[in-house]
Amino acid sequence: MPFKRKALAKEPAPKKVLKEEPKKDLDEEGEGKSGKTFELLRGFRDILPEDQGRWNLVRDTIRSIAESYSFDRIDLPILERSDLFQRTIGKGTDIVEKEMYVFTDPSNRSVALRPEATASAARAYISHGMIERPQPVKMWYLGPMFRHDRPQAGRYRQFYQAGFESFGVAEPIVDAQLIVIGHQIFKSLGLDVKVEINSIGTSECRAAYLTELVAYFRQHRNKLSEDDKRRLQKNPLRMLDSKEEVTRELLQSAPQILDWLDETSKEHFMKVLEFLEEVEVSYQLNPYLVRGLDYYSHTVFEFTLQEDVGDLSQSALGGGGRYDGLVEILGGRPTPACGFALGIERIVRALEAKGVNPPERPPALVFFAQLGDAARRVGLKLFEEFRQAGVSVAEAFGKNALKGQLEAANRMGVRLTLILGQKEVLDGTIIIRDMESGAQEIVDVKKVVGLVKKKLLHEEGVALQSQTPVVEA
RNA sequence: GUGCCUAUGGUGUAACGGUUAGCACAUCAGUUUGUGGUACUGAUAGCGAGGGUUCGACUCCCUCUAGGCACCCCA
Repeated sequence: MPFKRKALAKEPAPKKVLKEEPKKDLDEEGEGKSGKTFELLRGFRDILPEDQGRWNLVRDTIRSIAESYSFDRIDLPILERSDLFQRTIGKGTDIVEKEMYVFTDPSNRSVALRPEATASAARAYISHGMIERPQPVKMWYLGPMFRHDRPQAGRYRQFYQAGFESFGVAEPIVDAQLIVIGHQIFKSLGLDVKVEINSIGTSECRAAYLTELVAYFRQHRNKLSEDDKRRLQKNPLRMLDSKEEVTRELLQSAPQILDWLDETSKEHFMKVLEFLEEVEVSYQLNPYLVRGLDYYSHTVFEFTLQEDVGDLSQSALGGGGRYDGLVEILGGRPTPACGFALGIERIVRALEAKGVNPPERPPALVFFAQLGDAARRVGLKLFEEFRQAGVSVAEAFGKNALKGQLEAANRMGVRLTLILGQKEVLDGTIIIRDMESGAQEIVDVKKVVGLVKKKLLHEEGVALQSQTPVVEA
């Protein structure tokens, strides 16, 4: 299974290369050409079959809730022009400054693997003239994002986000509905999350506030850590969610952003809160909550894991807010908008910690045991008939002995096993074995599908799989 | 990106500066003929990579790679 590199190394002996060695990059050196296997790129991972149950649960839940709130799915490209993100997320942010996968593509364009999708959604809104559609335009997405950060549990370089974006309406009810949707998703997943909320106002009142905040911290500059000194200069709003003990104490008597909101911002925020109370979504005001992306304004919120499940360090499962200026930044007509994103890995992880482990797929209902090639041929046709009848069939083509096949059937926990040997092929029959009782019945192979279906329905009325294709999330 | 911790078959683990690196689970094959769940037998498979110290390294040191924790930051 693991791809052995040895095999590669044995290929045509490398011709004697002229003196100058090829540049020793990581491919040559770091991973070691004599090494045996290819390792995953750091921060990248496989989502294995055994994890798919949880992933499906999360994906399905998100999709069904999105649909029930009449959000439309949008799929956005993974690669975008890199300036899209520089313009929107903010040049000074870490995401853009040091975490973005930026490179020049073969046509000499600077492109980036998307670190998030809100900018793309806004771009799509503009480039497809969605402003001409009935507003709000509500869209959701789910897909991989890329940030070159140092990996940690619940933090990967390729990670999945689901997001909800609502464009075109400035009403506070939009903010509230988005929060409700996020809250609903966690609720139906059985996760206890806390909604933290704050308002960072418009860029104007925020600017005024920041002047004040910076002035305040300047007085205590000597007490600040190096990190915080840097923050104070680079992104003073970030002082609010500093983890430094000293800073947090200083914050107690620091100016509060809520006091600096203009009347409209204040009113907007109050209304959002009122709506939340109306639908009984409990929230927690957090005057220190800010967001890491530059485009936010007014309402900002975050969903954090309530319960202490194990030692889950990454407790923020999602977050978002209003970004009224974003569309304009990208050259569109001024358009209010609001949205949020969820970190799928973190949600899946929280479910895992809670012991939620749904099966990746429903187990097969019947097992097909075959003896000999003639039987295999017949079997291959039977599979299709069973599939059309909505009966899932498993087999173990790797095994020839009946014993081994029954063993496999048993392990899979099927209810019925069909046995087809030389004799049956000649007679046009097939054996149906009930795995529980061991009772066997020889039946006409032409009628087997109908009989099996009847048996399955009869015994406890097993739900046959629906034939509607499962839509990928 | 910074600091710290870790790295043994597919998985979980044991041991030792020097014999064939042990165990469990899993996998595969058998325990006479075309019939499962238990039991028994056997097989496959490992010291993350590279360098150094040493007579000798899986074991000590360094580098790299990967994982984890905290920070930066963020979902």
